[in-house]
Amino acid sequence: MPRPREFDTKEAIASICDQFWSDGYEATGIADLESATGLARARLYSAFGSKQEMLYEAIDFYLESRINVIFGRVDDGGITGVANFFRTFAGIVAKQPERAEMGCLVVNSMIEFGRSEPELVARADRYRERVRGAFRSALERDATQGRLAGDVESLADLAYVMLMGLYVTVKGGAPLEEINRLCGIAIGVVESWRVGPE
Amino acid sequence: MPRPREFDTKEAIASICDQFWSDGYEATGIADLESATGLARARLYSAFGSKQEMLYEAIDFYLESRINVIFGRVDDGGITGVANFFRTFAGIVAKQPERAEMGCLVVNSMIEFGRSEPELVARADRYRERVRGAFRSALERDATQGRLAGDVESLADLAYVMLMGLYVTVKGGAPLEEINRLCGIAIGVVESWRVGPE
DNA sequence: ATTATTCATTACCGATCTGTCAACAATGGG
DNA sequence: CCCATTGTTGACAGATCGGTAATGAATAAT
Repeated sequence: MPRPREFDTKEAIASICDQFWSDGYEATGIADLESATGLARARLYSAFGSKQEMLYEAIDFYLESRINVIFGRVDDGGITGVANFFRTFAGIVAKQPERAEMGCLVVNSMIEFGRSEPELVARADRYRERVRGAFRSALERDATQGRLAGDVESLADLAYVMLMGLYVTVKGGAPLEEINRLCGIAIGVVESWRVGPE
Repeated sequence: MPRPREFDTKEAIASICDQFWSDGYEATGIADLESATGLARARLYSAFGSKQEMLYEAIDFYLESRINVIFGRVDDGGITGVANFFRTFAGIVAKQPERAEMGCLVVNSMIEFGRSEPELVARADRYRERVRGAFRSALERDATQGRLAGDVESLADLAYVMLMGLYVTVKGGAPLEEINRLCGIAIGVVESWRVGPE
């Protein structure tokens, strides 16, 4: 058996993920990844092979960790769960602006690369399915009780589209009051899906 | 009087705009701008000063030319005008996919730089105001006739958010059928704002 | 203890990046 | 015609980019 690696790969990927998330792929140099992880470049390359591969791993990490944290509470929360998700979103924008302005790693990467990289397109597909799936399963509950005005899939899609619009706007540095207004509108839309007495 | 410049600055900016629009800022090298404009690098630098300045001018050009083309028909079209805008959007995605996948230059730049560059944040502000303004003035017509279910500003904001969500999704390389579905949902939302007989 | 294997470290590579400089060309005014 | 001013040109500079080769250290099986 050979010499064991002295650092935790997952930990490194988490740091790399943060770096790409906050600065983007092109704007991030290997030197940035070195200081983010505390590892020399050759160590990163021996572990991951290339900068692109590091991004792929970072997105995979993001998909399996962050996304679950973000959407975990939505899953069986019904209409209220979806609305609360947007309320939480507004709260993060207000209280952790630096964090909010990082936007979403997948969205950022989608914009940076477009459909030029199949590896990223596939992950973007998974991301959308994940987000829409969370909204769908939340709405399913109310739908089976006849409390949902509309079909689950369409409303989940609409929630997804609104969320993407918010991500872009926040990342673009829109003033807080404008973002709050937009979040309020999204919440109003979601609440309007309710049928019957609360 | 000195020697006159042998190329049209506006024309050069238009080409530069296209280049940044399709490939993004970081991914575009000066060499790309040379072949896009047909001008040697020193000519570009003597005319515009720096790569950043070229982006600023490109966005200004985009704001004053492209945007008007895109949103020109919306301005006084009422609810129908807004709905038709989304129909046109879906049509472009279907018939000119390469074009559609370029997304929006301002949105792309917003994501690439975040709020790190005040010059860009200001232009992003103008962009949002332009888009929301177009939707507002379209809806105003129906509102004054009591044909609008909701207040103009909120519905214009919602249209804006949905559009941003669509831009991101298209740019991310989502399959055509998915985009068509999302566009259909947006159109349905807009149409639902109608009050009274058609 | 020796050895095979992998990890860690340092220095470095060629390519590419943005930006510039010096020499030359072209213009209009004196 | 000469001059001042600006545009054009091609080569080049300095920095940074992603990526790698070589050497030495650490491990576990033999």
